[in-house]
Amino acid sequence: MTSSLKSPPTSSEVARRAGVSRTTVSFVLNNVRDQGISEATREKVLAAARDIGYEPNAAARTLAGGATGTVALVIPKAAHLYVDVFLAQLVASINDECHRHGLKMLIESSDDEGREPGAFVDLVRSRSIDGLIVVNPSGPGRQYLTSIADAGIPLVVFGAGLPDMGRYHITGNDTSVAAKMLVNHLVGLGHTQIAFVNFAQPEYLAVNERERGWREAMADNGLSIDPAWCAYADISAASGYRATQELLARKVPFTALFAGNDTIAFGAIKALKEAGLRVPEDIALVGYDDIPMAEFASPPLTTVRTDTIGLCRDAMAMLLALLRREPAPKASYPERPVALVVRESCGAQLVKAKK
Amino acid sequence: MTSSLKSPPTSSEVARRAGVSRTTVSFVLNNVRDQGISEATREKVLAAARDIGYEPNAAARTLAGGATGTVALVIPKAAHLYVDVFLAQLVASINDECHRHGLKMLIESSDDEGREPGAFVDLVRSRSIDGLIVVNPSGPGRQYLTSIADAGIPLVVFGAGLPDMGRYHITGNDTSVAAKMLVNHLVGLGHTQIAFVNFAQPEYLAVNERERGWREAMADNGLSIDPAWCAYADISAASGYRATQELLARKVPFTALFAGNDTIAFGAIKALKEAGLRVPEDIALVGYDDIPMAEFASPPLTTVRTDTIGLCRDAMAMLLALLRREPAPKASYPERPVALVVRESCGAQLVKAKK
DNA sequence: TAATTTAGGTAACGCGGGTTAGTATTAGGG
DNA sequence: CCCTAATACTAACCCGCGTTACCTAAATTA
Repeated sequence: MTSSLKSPPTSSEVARRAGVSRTTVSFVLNNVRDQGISEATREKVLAAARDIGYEPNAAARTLAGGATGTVALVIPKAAHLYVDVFLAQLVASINDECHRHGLKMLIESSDDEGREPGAFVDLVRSRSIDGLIVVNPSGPGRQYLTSIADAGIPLVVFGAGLPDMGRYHITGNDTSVAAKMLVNHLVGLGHTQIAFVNFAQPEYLAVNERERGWREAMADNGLSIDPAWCAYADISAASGYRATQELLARKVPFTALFAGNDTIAFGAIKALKEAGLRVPEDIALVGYDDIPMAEFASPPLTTVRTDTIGLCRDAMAMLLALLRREPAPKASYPERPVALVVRESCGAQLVKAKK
Repeated sequence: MTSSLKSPPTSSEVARRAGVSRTTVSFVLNNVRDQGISEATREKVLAAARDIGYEPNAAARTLAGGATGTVALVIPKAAHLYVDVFLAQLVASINDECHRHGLKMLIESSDDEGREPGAFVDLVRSRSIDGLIVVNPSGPGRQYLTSIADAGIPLVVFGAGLPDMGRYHITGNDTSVAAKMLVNHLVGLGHTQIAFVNFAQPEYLAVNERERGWREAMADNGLSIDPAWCAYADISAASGYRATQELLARKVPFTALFAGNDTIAFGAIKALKEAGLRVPEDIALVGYDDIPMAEFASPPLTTVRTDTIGLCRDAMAMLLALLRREPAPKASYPERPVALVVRESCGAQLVKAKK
């Protein structure tokens, strides 16, 4: 190809080389049928375009009434990317999905400090994107979703159980289900005093789901909960460390700990060990997410694995349907299978050995 | 604001409401001076724009000769995001930097399977972006950089020591320096047999830098290297686990292990423990990157911390200069300070205790 | 007073490509 | 042989905005 990146060729140049009009070029390249383009002309145009390495100008194409071919992925904070492995998996998967479908992907954040929370709305207002996926919108950024959804802009909300869920197209698992699995597993191993470290402050809605699972599972098993068994961290290991120390400082005994996510579990392990407690002999521990490192904790973490890629595919399928203006299941909540991954931190091996 | 997201207002509407021409609106909103716009008119226009919530159409603005206000961040593979914490930190930092400077950021990958490697070049050819930052281009995607740089497209390469470095604007630290720090630290603790698990196959150039640091530091200390001390992993913990097992299987004794990055170190710990070796008593271990979890390994990792945010700021500053067509230091290699973080995995405490 | 500046503003073009409403040219039907 | 109907293509408009060239009226200067 003779294409110069400096000043890319235009469709007029293709037309000139092919000896046809620009209109014809457009028809050929966009595969518009019923315009009676002869096979010979078609070939000529394609050859000319190939020869000079023609690539349509994105802005022009967008302006002419087309779409941008771009979607935005809105995450709470960019910094969460390296502390929340689940989020990183999600971003990577959505990115792959976008590319698979020929879409460009912008990254935006809904609640980064020093940035007005509704910054991502400007992407819609400036028509920079065709649609968006918003991940766990919990902070002030949430309020902007309504207007976007009402305007009919393709919008898929990932994960969080919002109070006004009915308004949005939602993808994600009900994490309370998986939380129950974990608690039931611990109860099955004989535990009755199960503490919980949540992965964010209670005002975050996604958080409540997991906590609800814990509470309900305890109740289902006829176990009561001591309020002192619940502590709040953020998603980081450091916060999990602090929260666990806090839990221990309360001197209310417990024999098992449900960490809100695997990263927190790493912090919990450190806090427990420092307190002279062995995992799992003295305290059984379970995490959530099955991040790649979970297997490499000491001891390896018992946790729960979500089909992240599947969920992302669901989200993308929904978004694509909306982009095509096809009917998409409103407020659908396709449940993806969740697998309990039993490793050593819960002490299942110990219990088995005893028997 | 009365703005409808459905069909956003245009500058014509602002003009009509303000009772002026569209030209005047453009002048006011773009702050064009020397066009003799009276303060009164100015206010009228601004008020009208505010009232109807006007936001310029991005495509139109781009087409009219402006820029896209978008840059691409090109990483090797999207999936690396959740396995390479350093990369995640980088993506988050660059994203923040972009937003701070009012730029949108696209994520692309240069070497994802099932995607032709030069896909990111199309972003340039379709004029979808104003410039790009390419992270550690090592695979086949690398060959496309030349044409982009030659065309004068703002391009900053992050990190990798490329063979044709002189052609690009580069940001990053020479990781061989930090690698030497780590090796020297181990030697200082009395080790002479230091093995190394690299974080990618040797054909990846960025890798060689770290390995070179190891080799040179050993030589500097008058120590020879047994070829059996070097194994290759990829960036994941699982691969570090396998590579360490491989190392052990060779039965060539070593007393210390330099893991190419912290994630690998987690895998190494597991492999060593399973082999009945204690860390650091039997094998001293060091990592690289100081990821947030490094502190929560068992034992906590001795590692090296790079000023990632600083590096990202450098990269962004370079890119901004290029975007503004200002002179930027070609092939500059601003060194950011690197800090040795001593924790328990290297056994420094043990050595001290003995004394 | 005529000639020039300056303030204040606008008409009109172009960016590149999608698309509608045509125009020639040939083929088929009566 | 004339008239319709495809066939194969194109002129021209539009998307929304930046920008250049031009215009008018008032203020200043010669």
